[in-house]
Amino acid sequence: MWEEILARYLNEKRLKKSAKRERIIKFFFKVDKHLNVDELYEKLGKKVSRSTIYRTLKLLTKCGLAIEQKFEEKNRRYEPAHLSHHDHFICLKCGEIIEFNDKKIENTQNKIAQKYNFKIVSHKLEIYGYCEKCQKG
Amino acid sequence: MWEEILARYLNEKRLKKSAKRERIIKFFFKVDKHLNVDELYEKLGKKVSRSTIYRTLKLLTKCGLAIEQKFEEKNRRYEPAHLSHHDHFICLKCGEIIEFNDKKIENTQNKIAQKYNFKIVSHKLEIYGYCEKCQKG
DNA sequence: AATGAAATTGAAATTCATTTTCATTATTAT
DNA sequence: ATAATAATGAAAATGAATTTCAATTTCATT
Ligand SMILES: [Mn+2]
Ligand SMILES: [Mn+2]
Ligand SMILES: [Zn+2]
Ligand SMILES: [Zn+2]
Repeated sequence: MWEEILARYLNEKRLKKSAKRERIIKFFFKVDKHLNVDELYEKLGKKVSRSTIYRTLKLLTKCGLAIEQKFEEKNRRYEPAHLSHHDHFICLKCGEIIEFNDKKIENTQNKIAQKYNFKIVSHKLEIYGYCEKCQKG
Repeated sequence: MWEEILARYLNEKRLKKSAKRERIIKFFFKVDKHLNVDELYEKLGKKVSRSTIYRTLKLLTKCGLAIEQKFEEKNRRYEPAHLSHHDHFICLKCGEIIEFNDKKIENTQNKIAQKYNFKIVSHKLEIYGYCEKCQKG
């Protein structure tokens, strides 16, 4: 539960609660997508400054509740980290991001790593192309 | 051969030859690694401005001779495109970049894409961790 | 070789996302 | 209520990449 993790983190770091921050975070978890700062800014009715959004997302990342994604765009996206590991399809037309997780790929990665004596810490697989809708349209 | 491709491109676009550009490009292909603008600037003895290096790498990318890579760093890297498709191991300690290509991974990607009715255009697999040397050190 | 149109260059200016600063406001422990 | 400290937003700063522009170079045509 993100509420507890957040509460613990704030307490630990002697940070204070604030309405703005809560609004951002609640919304972020409700929407539960890959969002960038501007999208949050717009969807929150421009009631919270970008600075605060940036700061809040950094904070969530630090306490492990969000993951920074850098797809092939100018700006970052963030996604809630409550989901298990997965990789992404990214539609080049509509920008939709589809998540998937495949055991075989993960296993194969581990095998190759072994072959190269490479110790894996993390990985990132992004597949760019066209989603079902956009192939038709 | 990159020389011909480049020559054809310059001719086609009515661009002129220049010593600076040639120096950059020759060096780029000689080194044959994943370089960023600053590394090129330094290794070329600061004899060519960063602007020109940026422009030259853009040009190479446009004519298909270089590939822009955006690993998890602040700045871009470029690599010669004469190699066939491959993915990367990236060492978190020494920064070494190891290339690999695995049929099984590529096949599996295609299968998953089919399952999601996703039409693949390109993909990017980056595996972060520690290279053989850095595990020991 | 000389000319001139067009491309190239480097330095400085600009852009754009993100971070930082700082003065003001809000929160919290006492 | 007070004091200490965190949170906030606006503006400034940062940094990579791009663009601008005046000066230089290239090259086709004389
Ligand atoms: Mn995701
Ligand atoms: Mn490579
Ligand atoms: Zn789409
Ligand atoms: Zn290493």
